[in-house]
Amino acid sequence: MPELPEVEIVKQSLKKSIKYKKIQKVIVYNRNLRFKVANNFEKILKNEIITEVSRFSKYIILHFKNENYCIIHLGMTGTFHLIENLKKKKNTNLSFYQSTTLPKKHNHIKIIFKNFKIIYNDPRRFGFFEIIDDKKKLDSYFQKKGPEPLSKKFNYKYLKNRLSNKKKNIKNLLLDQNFVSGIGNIYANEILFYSQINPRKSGFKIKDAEIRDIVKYSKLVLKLAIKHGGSTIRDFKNMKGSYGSFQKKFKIYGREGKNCTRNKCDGTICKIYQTNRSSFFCILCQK
DNA sequence: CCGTTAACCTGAGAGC
DNA sequence: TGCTCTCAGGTTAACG
Repeated sequence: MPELPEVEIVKQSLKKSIKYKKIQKVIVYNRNLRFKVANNFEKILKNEIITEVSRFSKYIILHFKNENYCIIHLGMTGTFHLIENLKKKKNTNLSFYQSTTLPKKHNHIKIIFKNFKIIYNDPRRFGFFEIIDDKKKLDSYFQKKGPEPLSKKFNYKYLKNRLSNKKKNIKNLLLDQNFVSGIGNIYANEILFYSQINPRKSGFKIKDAEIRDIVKYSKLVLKLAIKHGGSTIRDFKNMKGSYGSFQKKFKIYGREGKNCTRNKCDGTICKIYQTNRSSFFCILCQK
């Protein structure tokens, strides 16, 4: 589910509701997420004040007053739900999947504040919560990752340098979080469509003008997706609301067999698999 | 160093 | 109605 734009949307709504708030109590119903939730997780968070909610790549970071940090990853299916204690206005949702009711299954963590609580739901349990106990460890955690596509570090010079010796195809390079951090399968496909590059093309074969396009369109597509509230793919028929709408703007993802959406292009969109991930591209205009 | 594969999980949807 | 199969927005350990 969540690539950089979706995580950014979740971060924004989390921030709005929990920044400067004090955690009263934490309940962990299931510790078996991607990494086991620490046994002292509840104890560490209890009575802590959240001083900031930030994001790097697909990670959300809660900052606490005592200089502890909590790194959160949503995996494929992690969502947060805000439940207010008010009688009139309950079940307000702050998740990426908009819902009017809380799912019954797979609620793993509950964080209780004075007038509301947030619940972490994750059917596949690929997400995780990890406590980091000082700033240096936090920094080194992210230093190993590639630059954020929206940051200034992700520029022509960086890409030119890194691509020159890469035999690997550009699609898998964009998905490699140590190469660039935050792009997932949907946006990798979209970025390559905008840049008119075949996903099978080797890194070292990418031309200078194409490198500039990848930089340009990575930023453009991700920003546009954030503007539209991210993408909601699965159609939750029983749930109301429509937080993410960028799926309506997809140019290439999930459009196999259809005509190319590029102006004046007569190509057909085809689907292939690269390292078990689906790739979509136009056979005519992506060279 | 490189690239590939399987593994971690559940649920939706297709096909029979 | 139900079985079996494939696929899904992500990451990473293990292998050759």
